[in-house]
Amino acid sequence: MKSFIGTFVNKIDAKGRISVPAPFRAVLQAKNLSGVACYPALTGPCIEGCGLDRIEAMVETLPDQPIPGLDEDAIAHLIFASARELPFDGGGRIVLPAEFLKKAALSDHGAFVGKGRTFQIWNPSDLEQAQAEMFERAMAERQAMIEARKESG
Amino acid sequence: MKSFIGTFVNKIDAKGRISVPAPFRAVLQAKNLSGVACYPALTGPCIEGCGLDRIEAMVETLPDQPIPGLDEDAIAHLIFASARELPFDGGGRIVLPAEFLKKAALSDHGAFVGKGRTFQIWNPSDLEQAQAEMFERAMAERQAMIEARKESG
DNA sequence: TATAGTCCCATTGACGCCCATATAATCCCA
DNA sequence: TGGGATTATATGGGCGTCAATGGGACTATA
Repeated sequence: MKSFIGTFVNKIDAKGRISVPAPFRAVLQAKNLSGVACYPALTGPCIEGCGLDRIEAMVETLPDQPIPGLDEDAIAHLIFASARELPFDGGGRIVLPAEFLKKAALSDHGAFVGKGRTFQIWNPSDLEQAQAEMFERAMAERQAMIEARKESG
Repeated sequence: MKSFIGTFVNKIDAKGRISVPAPFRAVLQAKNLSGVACYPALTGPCIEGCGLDRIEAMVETLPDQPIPGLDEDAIAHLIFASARELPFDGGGRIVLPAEFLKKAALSDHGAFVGKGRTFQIWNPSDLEQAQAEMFERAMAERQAMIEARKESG
């Protein structure tokens, strides 16, 4: 199973269109999908994307009671509500709806970031900053681990 | 199987008509349905909708003879009693009956919210508020999950 | 005849589809 | 190995179609 790997920065044109990186398209084409499903990430100022199959799989996991739930899975419902199916145009682009542009503070460029089974779309400068912070945190954790080992060992 | 995904806000005109979003119509057309089945949601101030096929599936699950005192049965009958079949007009619109307008506090605009196998129709501002609450709940759940993992791990 | 419901047609504005170009990557053959 | 040819990708722009919406005509019912 191919997965979403790497970071690619592409341009957003006046119509809100952006090319999905060819390697990402290849992942989706392998599943016979001709578009992506996107939704605002719950964890940061970015858009999360995946194949529509992944969303359908989420639907399957919901109880099939004809009697209206009990909204037991708030996250799933939030995702359904805020997700959009974005089909490719002839050139492999998608159109980012206004809500998404706003949510991720996207204007002229968007960075596609592979996350394995999913990917994210970031404002390139926000991404850089977020990654710097992640690096700091990782280094701090590593340092803490070394200290802990020193004590116990 | 396609499912109802995304949120779309459309206008309600003086005749109580509202366009069903094209993506939702596509889901129904795939089942050869030319209308929707709607009923007041039991869980909130909104209208719930689905294909007529789903209502028929509900009928199948009901026992021939209502079992006195069984909640499920009472709920199902409530839904049947208040459900309406709303056919599309030539432009893909439905007419919202007065009871539904009242139940969901609908006036000038209605928000169609995809829920996977079903969808809901909300007053847009009520929806925003309900989603904010749902978001809070989702974040709390998520936090609880993280804590639990920390302990066990 | 009034009122409500249904059907049909018109408008407009957005979106999908298509084609065109440029840059980059790959391949092929000398 | 180098140069040219071919393909693929990323991007720009135009045009036609369809979706969303407004409004009028027709029918049925009381």
